[in-house]
This record gives sequence, C-alpha cells and structure tokens, in this order.
Amino acid sequence: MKYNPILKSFFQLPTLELAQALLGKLLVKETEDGLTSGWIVETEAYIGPEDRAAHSYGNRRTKRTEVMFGPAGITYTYVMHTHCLVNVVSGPIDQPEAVLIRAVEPKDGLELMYQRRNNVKRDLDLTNGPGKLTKALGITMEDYGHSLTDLPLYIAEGNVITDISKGTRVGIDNSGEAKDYPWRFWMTGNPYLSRKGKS
DNA sequence: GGGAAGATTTCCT
DNA sequence: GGAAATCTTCCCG
Repeated sequence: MKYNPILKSFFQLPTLELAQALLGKLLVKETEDGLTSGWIVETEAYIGPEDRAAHSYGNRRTKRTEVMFGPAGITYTYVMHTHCLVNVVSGPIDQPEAVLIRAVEPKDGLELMYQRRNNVKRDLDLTNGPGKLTKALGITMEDYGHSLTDLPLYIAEGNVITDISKGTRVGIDNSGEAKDYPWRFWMTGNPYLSRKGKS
C-alpha cells in the first residue's frame, strides 16, 4: 500500500475552507513497523488572532505555538495530559491558523493500530478521538513542524465529500464567546466521529 | 525554579 | 456523569 502526498498548493486554502477540504482526505503515517492510514472525518478550525480558544490567540507567539506562524501544510503536534493531538497548520506565514484533526476512519494497518491501542475491541474505537487517532497512527512530538507533503507523515488524496455538517467546537467552554463559533466540521453520518462529535 | 493550566481519555460509582 | 491520570509549556517571582 503506497500513496502520493498531496500537492503543497492544497494547503493554501483559507483555514475554514481547508478544514472542510481535509474531510475525506487520507492521513498516512509510515513507520518501521508498517504503514497506517485513515480517512479524515472530523476537523476543527482554529484562527489564531481572533480565536480565544486557539493557543495563538492575540498573536501570542511562544515556543509551543511557534510552528503555527509558519507556512501552511506542516504539522502542529501538541501534548496535553497523557495524549497527543495533531493539527495541520494553515494560512500564510505569520498568521497563526491551524486545523485540528479530531477523528479519522481507519483504512490501512488495522493490526498495528490494535497493537498500539490496548483493550480496543471494535474498529469504531480505534481512531474516533483526537488523542486516540494519534496513538493509533503512531503520531508523536517527533512529527512536530514536519511537512505534511513528505514522509513519514503526510496527507494523500481521497474522496470528495459533499455531505458536510458543521457545529460548535468541543472542550473549550472556558474560551468565552469563541466557544459558539461553528468551526467544527465532520462527515455527516460517519460512524467514526469522536464521541462528542455525534451530537 | 515552581506552580498552574490545558483543543482529552478512561475508569469507576 | 464525575473525577483522576499525567506531561509539556507558560507565566510569575
């Protein structure tokens, strides 16, 4: 199973459009253990300067958010608690915008995913959450700042999705008015959405 | 250098 | 449904 990374120009879309365009694309990670991949089924947009929920709110530039100010199409990995979350940086340089990948649908390397995630019985539970999919695909801080058009972690062309739902984001109740922005996108009716994405 | 917060997951009652 | 788990970065002193 081999894929070609998507063209770099794909990431030049405005963040809100990119968040929707990413749905149906293939997220691929290659390691020495093998290849794992999944269709992206749920995303969230984070528009730095005007988004209180974003790490880069008010153009707050730190070592952690540094990569969000970089060019579109690179990976922004972030560790919280025990888990790792993965974003796709978007927007032009010096504009801290990104798209959080919240859920994917497993495609290749199912065995490897089960191996990485203990006690999982169903395909449905492998990647239906931001922290879950990173563990299943083996995404870590090693991938921080890495381009998504190059191995070992990249986006590949996928299906065209026409049925897209949108709504408010999750887990940012302390972010004031920003919590009401409808910047979460998902594939309507897909069973691999994150827990809170099924509302 | 220390304390606090955070875009989550999992287990237990 | 609630609370704990557990780690990196940030901010203040």
